[in-house]
Amino acid sequence: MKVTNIQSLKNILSDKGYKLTKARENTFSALLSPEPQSMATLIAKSQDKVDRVTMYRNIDLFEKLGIVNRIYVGWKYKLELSDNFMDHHHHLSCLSCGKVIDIEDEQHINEFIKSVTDKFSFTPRHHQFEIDGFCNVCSKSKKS
Amino acid sequence: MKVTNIQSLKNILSDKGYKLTKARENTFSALLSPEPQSMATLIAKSQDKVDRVTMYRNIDLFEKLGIVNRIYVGWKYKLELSDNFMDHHHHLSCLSCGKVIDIEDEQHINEFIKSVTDKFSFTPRHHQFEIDGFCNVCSKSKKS
DNA sequence: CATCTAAATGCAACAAAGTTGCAATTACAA
DNA sequence: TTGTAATTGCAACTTTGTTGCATTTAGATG
Ligand SMILES: [Mn+2]
Ligand SMILES: [Mn+2]
Ligand SMILES: [Zn+2]
Ligand SMILES: [Zn+2]
Repeated sequence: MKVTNIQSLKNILSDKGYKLTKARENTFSALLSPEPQSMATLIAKSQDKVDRVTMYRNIDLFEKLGIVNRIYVGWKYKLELSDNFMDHHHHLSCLSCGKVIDIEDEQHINEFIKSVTDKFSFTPRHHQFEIDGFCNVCSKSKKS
Repeated sequence: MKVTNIQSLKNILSDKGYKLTKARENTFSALLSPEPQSMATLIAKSQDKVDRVTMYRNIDLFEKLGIVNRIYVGWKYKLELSDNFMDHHHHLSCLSCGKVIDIEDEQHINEFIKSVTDKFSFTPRHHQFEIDGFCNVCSKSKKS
C-alpha cells in the first residue's frame, strides 16, 4: 500500500479504475513531508497547480485508497502518506503543558485490534490511540 | 472534576475567578446527555438562550477547566461532560460510508492503559481509540 | 496516432464552522 | 446599593468544506 513514486501511485489508481492526472501528481508531491500536514498547508503549497476543490476531492480519494491517513493532532486533523500497511499513532497527551509522549508498545494493541476487527468483519487500515491526562511533572503541581 | 449540578459548576468557576452566568448554566444544561454531542447540536438546543459565539467561548472555557472533553467520532469532534471515572471512546470508523461502530470490550485496553501510564507516571483523564478502515459492507464493494 | 468517452478538473456560488471587535449588560464583591 | 471587571450579544469577517456544471483530459480502443 506504500506509495514511493509516481509510478506506484499510477498503479494503485489504475488498479481501481482511476486516472493519474497532473492534479493527482501534484497532490502527491505536496504530501511528501516528514511531518503530517494540515489541509491548509497542502492547498497553499500547490496553490498554482491544484484547485482547492480538487485538492479536497483527491485527498478524500487518496484516503479511501489508503494512500494517506488522517490523524488528529491537538484539535485539528493532519494528513500524511501511509508508510506501512498499518500506521499507528499512540500518544499520551498532557492537558496542562501539551507534552506528547509516543508509545512504542504494540503487544496489547495488536491483539485487541485483531479480536475486535474480526468480530465486526472490519478491514483495518490505520489506528490512533490517545490518552489525555497529566504528565508526571504536571500531575505534581497543584492547579490541575 | 465531575460537575453534577449548578452548585458544583459555580464552585469550579469561582475557584478560578470566573462568574456563573445564565449563559453558562444553559451551556451546562445543554451538555447533559448520555451521548457526546456536536457543537451544532449544542448551539441548536439552546438557540434562544445562548448566543452562538458565547457557546464557543464557554465550551472552550469548560474544556480548559476539565468540565468537558472533546472527542473525535469519525471525522468530527463531539463534546461531553467529563466523568469521575475514566472516559473512554473506542470506535471502528468506516472510511467509505462513515459508519461508526462502538466497541464495548474493555479488557485489553484497560491492561494496556495501566501498564503504559504506570511506566510514564502519567495521570490519565480520558482516552480514545479509533480504528479507521472499511466496514463489512464496504469491504466487499469493488472500488474500495 | 487519431478518435472517443468517462473521469476529472476548475470555477463560481454556496453552506457550515469558527473568530474578532465593540458597545451594552450582568455578576458579585465591597 | 453601587462600582466595575467579566461576560454577553451582535454584526461583520475569515476559514473550511461542499455542490452543480461546463470544459478539459487520460487513456482505452481500433
Ligand atoms: Mn505518533
Ligand atoms: Mn464512543
Ligand atoms: Zn504536562
Ligand atoms: Zn462502510
